[in-house]
Amino acid sequence: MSTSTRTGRGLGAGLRATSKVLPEHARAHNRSLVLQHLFHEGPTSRADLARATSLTRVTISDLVNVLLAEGLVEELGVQPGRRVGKPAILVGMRTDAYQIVAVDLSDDAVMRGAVMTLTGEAVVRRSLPAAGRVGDELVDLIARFARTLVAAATRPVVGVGVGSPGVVDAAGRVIEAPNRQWADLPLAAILADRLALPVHVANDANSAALAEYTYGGAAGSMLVLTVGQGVGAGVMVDGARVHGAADAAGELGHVTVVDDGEPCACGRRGCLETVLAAPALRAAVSGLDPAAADAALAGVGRTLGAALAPVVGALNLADVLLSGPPELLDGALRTAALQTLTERTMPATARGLQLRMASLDEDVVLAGAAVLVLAAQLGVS
Amino acid sequence: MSTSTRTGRGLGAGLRATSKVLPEHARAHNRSLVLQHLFHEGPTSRADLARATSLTRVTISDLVNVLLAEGLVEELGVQPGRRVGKPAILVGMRTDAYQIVAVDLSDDAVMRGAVMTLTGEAVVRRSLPAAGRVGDELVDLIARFARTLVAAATRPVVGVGVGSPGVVDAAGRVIEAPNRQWADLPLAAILADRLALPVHVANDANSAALAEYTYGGAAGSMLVLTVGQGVGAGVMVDGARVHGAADAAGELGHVTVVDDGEPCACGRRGCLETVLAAPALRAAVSGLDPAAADAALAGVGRTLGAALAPVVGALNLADVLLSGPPELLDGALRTAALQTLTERTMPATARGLQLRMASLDEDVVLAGAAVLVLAAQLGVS
DNA sequence: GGCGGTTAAGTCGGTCTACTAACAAACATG
DNA sequence: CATGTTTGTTAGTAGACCGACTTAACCGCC
Repeated sequence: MSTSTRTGRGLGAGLRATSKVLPEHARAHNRSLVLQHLFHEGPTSRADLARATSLTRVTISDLVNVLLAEGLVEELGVQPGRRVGKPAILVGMRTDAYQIVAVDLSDDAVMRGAVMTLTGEAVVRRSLPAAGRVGDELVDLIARFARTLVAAATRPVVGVGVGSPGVVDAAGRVIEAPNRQWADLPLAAILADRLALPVHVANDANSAALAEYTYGGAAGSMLVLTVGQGVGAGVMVDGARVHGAADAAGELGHVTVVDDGEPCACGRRGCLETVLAAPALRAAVSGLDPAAADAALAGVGRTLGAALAPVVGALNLADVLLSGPPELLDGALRTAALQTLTERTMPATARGLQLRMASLDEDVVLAGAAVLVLAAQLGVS
Repeated sequence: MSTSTRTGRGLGAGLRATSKVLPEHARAHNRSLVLQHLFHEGPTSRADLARATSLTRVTISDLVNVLLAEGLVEELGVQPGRRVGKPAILVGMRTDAYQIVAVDLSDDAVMRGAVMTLTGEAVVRRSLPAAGRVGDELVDLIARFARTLVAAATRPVVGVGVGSPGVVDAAGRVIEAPNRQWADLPLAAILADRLALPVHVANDANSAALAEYTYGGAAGSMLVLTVGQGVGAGVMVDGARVHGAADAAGELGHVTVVDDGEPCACGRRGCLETVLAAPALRAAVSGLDPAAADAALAGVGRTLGAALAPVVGALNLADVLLSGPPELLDGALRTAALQTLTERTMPATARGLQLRMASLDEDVVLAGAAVLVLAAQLGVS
C-alpha cells in the first residue's frame, strides 16, 4: 500500500492543466467534424458524411438538422450521378451566408481590413492611415475601424479576427508590442466588448501560417516566413499552431545568423532580419546587374537555409513557405535556400520537404485572421 | 446560394483527418483527468478532485468507484488536517499495484530492460547482449527478452514500452532503422501479438523527452538532446510530443553545423554528431590539460548554441535538456552553449530559457518507454 | 451537553448524446 | 412489375453528466 505516491523523482512538478470534457463537448466536436468536411470537401450527402466521420446516419441527420436550422448549411438537391438506390440529397455549407471581419495590423503606417467570406475571399476592403498612433489611441482607432467593417458586411458577421505584431497569448491578450506601445493589453476582450462580437487576436505571422494551412493547402507540419519591413514566422506542428512557452513562438527574425553582422533595430547584430527583410534585400541588390544581384540573393538564401536546417530537422517539417515580394524571394534566394536546406539535413528529413512561395498574396494576414474566427467559432480549419 | 463551395483558393487540398468523439470518450478523458491529478498531486479527496477538475462530486464519486473496483486507486483514510465539517477520505493512486515493462534498444550492443513502477522507478533490471543481431532475429530476441521481463514482474503488467532508434510512427511501426536492418516493421503489433499485452514503441530520443516531461518536471515546450554513441533529440511543443510530417522529428544529430567538417557515418560532413557525440567529445579533449579541454568543449558548446538558436526562437522553448555523460556535457560545453543561445536569440525568447542537464540518469529511455504505456493505457503523462 | 453551521459523500431523477433496429421512400435493373 | 439497393427517418435503449436532496461526521458556541 502506498500512501507515498510522491516518492517518485520529481513528480508533481508541473501542473498540466487540462479541462473536463462533457458529452456536449463531444457533440460540438462532431458538429465541427461535419462542418470541416463540408468546408474542405464540398457538398456531401448525409450518408456520405456518416461514412466519412464514422458516425451513424441517425446522428449525422440530427447534426445536419441543427445546422440547417442555424442556416449554416443548406440542402442542394439530389446528387447528379445516377446510381442504384434512393438518390442522395446533397448538403452544402453556406459559405456565403455569414461573413467574417478581418483586420491586419502588421503595417504600422496603415491599418488594413476586410469583410471576408468563410472561404477567405475579401468582399469589402478598407484601409486607414495609422502612422504614429499608439497605445490606447490605437485601440480606439481599431475599434472604430472594425465597427465600420462590421457595418459594411452584407451578411451576419460570425466574428472579428485581428493579426497583430508582437507577442499575443491564446486569449488574445497582447503581451508586448513595442512599436505599438502595448504591454499586457487584453485587445480581444476590449474589442469584443466594444463590438459585441466574438473577437480573436493572434500574432500576424502566426495568422499567416494558419491561412496557408487552411486556405493555402499547406501541410500540417510547416513554417511560414513572412518577409516585409521585418521578418516573422509562424509554425504549425502536426496540424496545430505552435504557441510556445511564453506565446512568443515564431520569433525567427531576431535570431542571429551572421557573426559580426549588420546592426539590427533590436540592438544586436546579424539578426536574420538584417539580411532577409525586404529593405535589406533591396539594398543588397540595388545597382547590381542581374547576375550579381542573383549572387547576392543566393548568398542570403544560403544563410537562410543554414538557419532553417536545425528547425526543419528538429520538427521534420514538410513545407517551408516564403511570404513576401516574389521578385526578391522567388528566384536565386529560394533556390539557394532549398539547396542549402537539403544539403544540411539528412535525407530522411529533406525527402518530401518543400520550400516554396506562399500561395496567398498580400491578403495572408487577413485570411489568417479569418481562420482564427472560423476555427474558434465553427471549429473549421 | 452557393453550390460552389470550392471556388475558394485551394480549398479541399489536404484532408485533415480527425475522428469522432463519443460520450464514452469524454468519460475516458475525465477518468484520465482524475488519474492525472492523483498521479501528479498525490492523494486527494473526492471533493477536492471535483474542485480541481470542475466536475461535480457526483461524477467524481462515480469515476472513483470504477477506479476503486479496478484496483487502480485506493482509499487512504481521513485527511490529517482537522478542519470544520466531515473529514475527507483521501483517495490515492496505487502506483505500486501495477507495473510496466520497458525496453531500451538505443544501444546496439546490449538490450536493456526493466520492470518499472508507475512512477518510473526500476524494480527489476535485465540486459542482454545483442551485438550483431538484426532484422527478424532481433525482433525474436526482443520478444523473448520482454517475455522474461513480464515474467519477472511482481504485479499485473499494464503494458510494454519500447524505445527504439530509427523512425517510428505513432502506431509503433518502425519505418526505418538502418542499424537494425528494419524497414516498415510493425514492431508494436508483432510484440503485442506475441506477448498478449499492449505494446507501445517510439523513437528512443523522443521517449527520453517524454520521460523528462513526465518524471523530470520539464516544461511543456522543450527539447531533449541525447548524447551517446550518436546524437538524438526529442521535442515537446505546448505539452505534446512532436511527431513530424514523416515521423522523423528530432533528427538533429545529422544536421550540418560545421562547414567542411569531419566526415560523418551518414556520408556527409560536419553533422552535429561529428562534434557532439560522446566519442567525438572524448577525442577532442583526450590528452589536453583541463584548461585546453574546457576551451575545446566550449567551442563545441558555441556550435551547439548556434544550431539550437533557430529552434529555440521558432518554438519559444522554455527548456533545453542535455542527456548524456555529465563530465563532458555539464561544464564548459553547457555554459558556452547557453551563453551562445542567449546571445543569438532575442531577449523575449531567451528570457526564461533554461539549458540544463536532464534530471534522469541513464534510465531516461526506459522511463520514457514507461511513459508511453502510462499515457496510452491510463491517460497519465 | 446539546444544537446549529459546515463539509463530505451517496441517492434519485432528469437531460443530453449517440447507438441499434426497423421502416418508408425513391430509384435502377432484370 | 417485382426485386434489390441506398437514403433518410422514427422509436427505443444505454451511457454520461448534472442538480437537488439526503445522510454522515465534525467543529464551535452558548
